Amino acid sequence: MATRTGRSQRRTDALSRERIVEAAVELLDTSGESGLTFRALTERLATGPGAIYWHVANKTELLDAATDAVVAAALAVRPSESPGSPQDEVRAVALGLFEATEEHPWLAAQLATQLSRNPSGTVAPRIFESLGRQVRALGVPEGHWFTATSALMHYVLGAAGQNAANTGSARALGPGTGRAEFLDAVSTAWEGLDPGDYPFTRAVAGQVRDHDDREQFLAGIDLVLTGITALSPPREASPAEKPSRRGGAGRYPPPDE
Amino acid sequence: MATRTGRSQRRTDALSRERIVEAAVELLDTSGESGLTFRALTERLATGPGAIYWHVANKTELLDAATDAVVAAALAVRPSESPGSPQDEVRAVALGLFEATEEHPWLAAQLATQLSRNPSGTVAPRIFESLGRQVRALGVPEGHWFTATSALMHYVLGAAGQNAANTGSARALGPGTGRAEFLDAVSTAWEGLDPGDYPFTRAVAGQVRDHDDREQFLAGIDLVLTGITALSPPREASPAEKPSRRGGAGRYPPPDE
DNA sequence: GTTCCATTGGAACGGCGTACCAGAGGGGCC
DNA sequence: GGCCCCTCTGGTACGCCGTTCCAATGGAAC
Repeated sequence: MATRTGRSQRRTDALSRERIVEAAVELLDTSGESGLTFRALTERLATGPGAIYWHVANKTELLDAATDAVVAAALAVRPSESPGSPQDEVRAVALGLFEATEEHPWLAAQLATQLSRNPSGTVAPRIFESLGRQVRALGVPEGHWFTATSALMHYVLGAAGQNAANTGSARALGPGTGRAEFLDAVSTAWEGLDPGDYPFTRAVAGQVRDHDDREQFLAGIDLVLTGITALSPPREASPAEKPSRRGGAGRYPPPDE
Repeated sequence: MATRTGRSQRRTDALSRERIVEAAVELLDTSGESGLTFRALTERLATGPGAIYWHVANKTELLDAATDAVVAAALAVRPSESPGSPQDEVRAVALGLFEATEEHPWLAAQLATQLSRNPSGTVAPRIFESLGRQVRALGVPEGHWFTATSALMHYVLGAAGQNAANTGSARALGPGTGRAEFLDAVSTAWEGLDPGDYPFTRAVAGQVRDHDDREQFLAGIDLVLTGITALSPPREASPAEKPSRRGGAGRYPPPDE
């Protein structure tokens, strides 16, 4: 592998797997998933396909590397010393992924695809480990570690995916006010559903219009955390504080744009 | 199947959008996501691309239609008269989707992609409605309906996606015993992770080897249900039974292959 | 100075989704 | 019954994609 840390070769700006992945992420961010082509990549890097294929096996590996890089960055932002409760730590990790899918709308679908292609890759254990440590810190019995952490991870991935969906669609409507317009459109669409087939969905259509994504995401996290902490004490009420909505998370005020 | 219609000009077996979608689902099931091409479709239906494009706008719409058809079928299997508790109903709906992603390994990634492309399509409200009715039946205050149902849906989608991942990879190893071998491979891979970076993941590697997918999925559902039912009674213990693991769900024995 | 080889970039290939089109059939009108 | 028109068909062609192959480059080793 090109671990050769040599200096400038032919090009002054050495081509490296790292630079290629970085360019791929930028391309994905600006042009969407279909915007990442080897031709666009060769143009941006001012090179040819052969040079890229020297560092990367194929497009699948390139997508996996881009996904892994973004996830790793999202999980690495943990502030070095923030001795919050395990619940707060879970919220921080989850919010990191949540925000990553907001910044990179292609991430959610890519995560699903990558997990289904190669579940033993690096990205799943990375997330699993970050969440699992906090589950352990919550005092969950060891026999439930796997189940509890999996449930948490599944919720986070599902919710992040949904949010990426909304964010992407809102962006399509235009920046700035796009999000409000998008929620209004969804709300209106739901209100227009068949009353016989979709009574419940119609009933909550109004709640869609003015909910806050982060708050809703964190509320879901707290639902799962409530279920997980209920696993801890076989008897006697839990001494650990029960998760309260937005508890101690003043660090993440909703972006009141 | 492609009835060998000699060189008949006008076909007797009418081509319809329904037949095309059906063929697309079969193609996806047998050959995976990359197996669905218009060329393969024209061959299987013994026709040309133009005929298909007359009924379907493009490949994206075809994929959406296939996804929608499969999800609709999965949600339609509700036994007409099964007056179980709301918890049991939630489990039944969730298991329907879970099993659909097992039978159609391409479904999970496709759901994520479709939701991110067009969140106001038919598939999201369909799932949302099925789950939401049970949330309402649980006695959740109306102000929490949207949050609770969303959390449930996100967990189900995330977990189903993960399971499809595992199922797909297990199938690649071969039918029958493939699943046990796959779990063993993942478990071994996790045990081989860096002890400094992945202490938790290594610690639960053993639990991976012999867990049951459905049981784990239902346990996660129950975690979320516990959190949701905790929303119901501002005071006084819930009169409804608290969700117990596998409570009353003897209908779904683990497939002890 | 010569050799070597890791690296580069361009040309070419097969397959994909899709646009386009010449016609075939059958139902509605006379 | 004859005609026409409009729905529907299946073939051909195009442009872009991922990928392969290969001649050429130029610093490093001797």
